[in-house]
Amino acid sequence: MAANRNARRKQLQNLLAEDPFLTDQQLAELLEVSVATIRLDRMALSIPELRERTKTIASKNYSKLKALEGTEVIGEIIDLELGKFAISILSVQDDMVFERTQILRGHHLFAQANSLAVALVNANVALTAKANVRYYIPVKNGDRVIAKAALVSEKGSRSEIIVESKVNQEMVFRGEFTVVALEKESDSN
Amino acid sequence: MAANRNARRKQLQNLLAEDPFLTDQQLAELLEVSVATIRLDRMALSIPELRERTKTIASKNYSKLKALEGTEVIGEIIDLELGKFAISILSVQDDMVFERTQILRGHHLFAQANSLAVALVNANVALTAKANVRYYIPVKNGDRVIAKAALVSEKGSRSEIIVESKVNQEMVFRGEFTVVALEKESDSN
DNA sequence: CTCCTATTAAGACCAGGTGATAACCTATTG
DNA sequence: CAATAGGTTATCACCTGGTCTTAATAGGAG
Repeated sequence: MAANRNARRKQLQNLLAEDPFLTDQQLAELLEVSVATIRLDRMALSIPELRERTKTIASKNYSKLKALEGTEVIGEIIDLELGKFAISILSVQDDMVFERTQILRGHHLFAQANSLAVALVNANVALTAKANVRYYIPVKNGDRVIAKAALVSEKGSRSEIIVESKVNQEMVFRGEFTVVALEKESDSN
Repeated sequence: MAANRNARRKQLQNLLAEDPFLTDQQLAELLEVSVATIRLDRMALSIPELRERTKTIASKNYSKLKALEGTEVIGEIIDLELGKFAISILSVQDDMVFERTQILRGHHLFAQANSLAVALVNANVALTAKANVRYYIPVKNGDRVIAKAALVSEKGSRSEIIVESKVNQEMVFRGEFTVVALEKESDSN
């Protein structure tokens, strides 16, 4: 009897993990119990109501997406002198790592370095043309990666930039980027 | 008079662009008009109600975050033979491009290629050690990028993989990746 | 002064809940 | 067998943040 109930509650959790946008009504139908029971179960499991769940997902992801993909630079720029050097910090979050190993996926280090290199170039529009990168030490969940980019040469519209990324003073990543300026810094309307 | 109204509506749009989680009540206070007016304005601008906005953000980002950052592979794998080759498709979305130029940020191509290379390796845990990449043609918003990865050599735990990415049969990106297997495919618990 | 536009207010309704109370099975236990 | 307890369900009042409709009001422009 109580076994029934516990099984149902597990199912409820699974259902909501798959699709957090189910109403009590829908859950009641899926689990073949009354809405009242679903409410009690939610209370017991301290699962908030649909609107709260929706709101949480929305606001959590809103800021995350804005911070992660919506901006021009991955990581937070803490120092920048156009055409000379730039520094950014990236805090490694849960969703950037391999689930099994909690090791940062390589492309995030690349993204941080690449976007920093592009930001460094003194041009309105700059694109990456070439990159050689090397990963030295795996970066783990929770680490703070400090990337330093330096312009090493500039021939016409092509800039060579070296980015070194460190965690606790140890170099974890190094990249050489060739960035091409498409539009020189002239009219920045 | 109508100028007043249009100015207010612009403001309303700006407010919601900054914070889409404002209720009509809050908007009314901020703009110093009645709630009724806010409703009319929303109707005129066809801005949905708070809950709809929240829902949209939540579900859009839910799938997006899951698809973009939460998975092991960036892009959708459409063919894979472990240790031989792999193919994936990436559809370029609004949030992956530079706003000014609508050109895909370089790290997305890298991410697609890198994660495909890692997926290709016949090991439980594999990490990127080195990558040399080249960007040939800018990829634009709406493009579908097809990446083909092929294993070219394998010495001990180090695999060399070449990834070529094309849009409309034209090569836009090419990368050589060295991937290191940390844990051989033996016990896949 | 009158007309017109913009604004506001008022009332009924809706979804998706919360919270409390009471009724109802069913299964065991004295 | 009846009493009791555990789990389930029904019912009712209430809440937020809206919807839609209708009506009243304010403030110029002609």
